[in-house]
Amino acid sequence: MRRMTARPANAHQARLLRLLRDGGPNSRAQLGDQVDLSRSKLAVEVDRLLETGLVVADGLAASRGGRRSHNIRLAPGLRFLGVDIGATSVDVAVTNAELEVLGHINQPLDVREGPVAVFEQVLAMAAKLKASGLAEGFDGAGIGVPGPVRFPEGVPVAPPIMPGWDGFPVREALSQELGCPVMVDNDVNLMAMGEQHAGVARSARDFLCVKIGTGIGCGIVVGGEVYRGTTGSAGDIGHIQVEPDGRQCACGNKGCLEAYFSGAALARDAEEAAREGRSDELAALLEGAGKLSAADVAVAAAAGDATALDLIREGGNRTGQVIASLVSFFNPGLVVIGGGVTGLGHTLLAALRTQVYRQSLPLATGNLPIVLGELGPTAGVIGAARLISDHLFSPA
Amino acid sequence: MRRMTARPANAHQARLLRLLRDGGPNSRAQLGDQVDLSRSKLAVEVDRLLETGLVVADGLAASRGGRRSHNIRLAPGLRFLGVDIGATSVDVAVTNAELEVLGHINQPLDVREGPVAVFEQVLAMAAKLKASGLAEGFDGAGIGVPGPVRFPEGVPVAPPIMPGWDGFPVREALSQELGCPVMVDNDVNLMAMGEQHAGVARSARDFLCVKIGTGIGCGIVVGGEVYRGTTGSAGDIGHIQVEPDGRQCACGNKGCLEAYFSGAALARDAEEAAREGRSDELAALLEGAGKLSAADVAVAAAAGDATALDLIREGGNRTGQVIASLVSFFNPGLVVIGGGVTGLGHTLLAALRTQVYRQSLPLATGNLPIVLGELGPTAGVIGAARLISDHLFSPA
DNA sequence: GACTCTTTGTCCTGTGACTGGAGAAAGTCG
DNA sequence: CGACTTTCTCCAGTCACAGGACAAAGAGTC
Repeated sequence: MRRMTARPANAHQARLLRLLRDGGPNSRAQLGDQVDLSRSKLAVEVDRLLETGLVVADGLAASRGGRRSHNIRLAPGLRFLGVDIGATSVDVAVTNAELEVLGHINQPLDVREGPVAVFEQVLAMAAKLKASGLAEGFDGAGIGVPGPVRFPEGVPVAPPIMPGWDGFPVREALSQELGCPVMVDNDVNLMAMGEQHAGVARSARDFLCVKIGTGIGCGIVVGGEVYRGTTGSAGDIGHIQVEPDGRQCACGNKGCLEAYFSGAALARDAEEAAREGRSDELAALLEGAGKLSAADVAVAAAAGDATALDLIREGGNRTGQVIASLVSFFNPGLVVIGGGVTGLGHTLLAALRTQVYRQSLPLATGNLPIVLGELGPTAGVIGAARLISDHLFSPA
Repeated sequence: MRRMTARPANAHQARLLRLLRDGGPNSRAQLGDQVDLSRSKLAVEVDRLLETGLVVADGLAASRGGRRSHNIRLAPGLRFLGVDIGATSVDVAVTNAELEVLGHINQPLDVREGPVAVFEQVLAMAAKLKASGLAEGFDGAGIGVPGPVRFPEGVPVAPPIMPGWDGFPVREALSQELGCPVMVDNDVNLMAMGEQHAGVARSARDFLCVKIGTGIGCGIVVGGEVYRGTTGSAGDIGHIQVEPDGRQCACGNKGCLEAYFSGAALARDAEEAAREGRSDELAALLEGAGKLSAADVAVAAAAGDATALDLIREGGNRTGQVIASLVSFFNPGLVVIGGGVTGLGHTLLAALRTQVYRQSLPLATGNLPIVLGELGPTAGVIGAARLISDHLFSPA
């Protein structure tokens, strides 16, 4: 199949494509209700879109008491590739034009091996998805990386946990390899976009999306648009200082939030507690696996282990203090918690909420939901697909 | 003179009005270079604006080698009223349509006396400016208040330092009294708009404006637009906790930034130091006046008083920690420091910079200027005039 | 089955927005 | 005084768009 070549010729067409993406198949009449255009003008633009092949008219809908309508939908063969590169694993998924996940693979990975090795793996995963018959090719790809990105160029800049990636032209290189348009963004921003598109943040305009995985980051959405900051490092809250002259952090500073709470810090603290004999539960888990992860702490906590619960509560308190500051500053309408440690579930959430509701002003917290993301690991890949579709579904 | 009755009929006219406001008088040809319109269309819109009386053509500019151009400018009789209500004083100014301050009055005030008493005073000040011949009437007024505002309605909500104002319909009441359109906003947001219009932030798109006066607040500008948050309390950083279980704050919580550094806290600490005999300089000032203010600390510091310098440094360090967090989170392109305590000058700035540059990631601080505002007390009133002119110079 | 009513989609014409060229007006410069 | 520039105006042609008329295709009613 020939890949998507055309782009919307004007803002009307872009609008229509996004409506079809977000609302599924629609008749011309239904589309007309959602855009501020006359039926005639709308028909013209729909016809032009049909000519380009971006949308198709297939079949007739059931009558609602009158003439049956044509189903207008995005071309069913369109495929987007969503890639979410984490510090220790990578998610690759294929979606259709409506951003529904058709296939999804997760594999372990060490991002420090550098872009060449990582992309080899990612391309192999993409090829696997293609081979399974889910896609004959990709019309676009969105890539998430765990660090700041100069967004317009799609190039990571000074990423602390992936030093070999600094300045690597991710967008250009992958665009060449995949033979389709590519957009690159911070993984946290993609999670925010994913939850906004298909998750808990569907109706939110100004919200924060805190991702606690190997590190901690925060996606910022202002007026429905991701805010990336002047140099692309906005939301980098992992290195906010929570303890003057505190624990040494990998970034070189002392007392960073990430040094106290994150997947990595939690695993380290749990191992220490196990070795020091403060928790039989954790010691048993350590015995079995040789090392511990945040998931092990979740298991121990679920079994009622007091030490594990304490670790979670303490980390949640620290993180909650930072979030409380951000809530005072940013006054969001919603805070979404996501990332690997969401397995810690209600214990974590309770600690976060306590801190935020206690420390921020009532006006800012009065009607502020703090909730877990509902998409889990698919948030990132859906966000990635959304990123590239937003790009492709806008006037050239 | 009849007041401004017309409003721009479309986006083109609004654009032209703002160009004339920000760039001063212009010929049709110069305007044509700045908007994406043909000369013919431009001429039509300019003619329509001339008909409404919003702009006038007065005189011919010097020739630049050809036919002399007509000077198109905003109607010279247009007058905006800018009001900046602080906790302990109020600024009222008149500007022309280009937002140049024609007259400016400052008076002490206690905002806790409530809206009725305050507006009586403000209206008297406005009348005084009118009586001095600067204005025959006002075409619009912008009002800044020291607390959160539900922006669309122009109503303060749950303002901690001015409880009597909660829910008072400021916009409606003043619009009635003044007989012109009124817009209301937080005083910190107005300062940010002022510095953006005519001060250090002229070319900044994403920046923070930290105002340290009786309290501490922060104006947030995203993409050139003020961000107000979900309930209008964005930027309320005075009650971020900087010390767990720390000093009691007026808001009811403990350890808030404002409890450690602000005009009020600084005055209190200085008085304490004077009474405890830790500073002869401050003791002498206290002797003379019976009480101390932030300005007294500035005087003592300028005279080399070690205790005063320490107070400033310590407060600057605390505030710098918070700003460092915000810089990591928001990644601004500029941080402006303003408000009453800017008299503390370089000592304060040095403390702030040290903290921010040490604690935030290099990517976020690499090219980040942290500077004092250059407009001083006029920032607020210029911002207020800008607020209402933005409103009036937009399509109805 | 004839009739009316509803819904959907197409066609056509009139209007207003806009562009770009021609040219007039008003100046400078050699 | 002519050549050239810059500014501004006028005009005709093009394009976007709205809205009405109408055709197509169905449901419901008697």
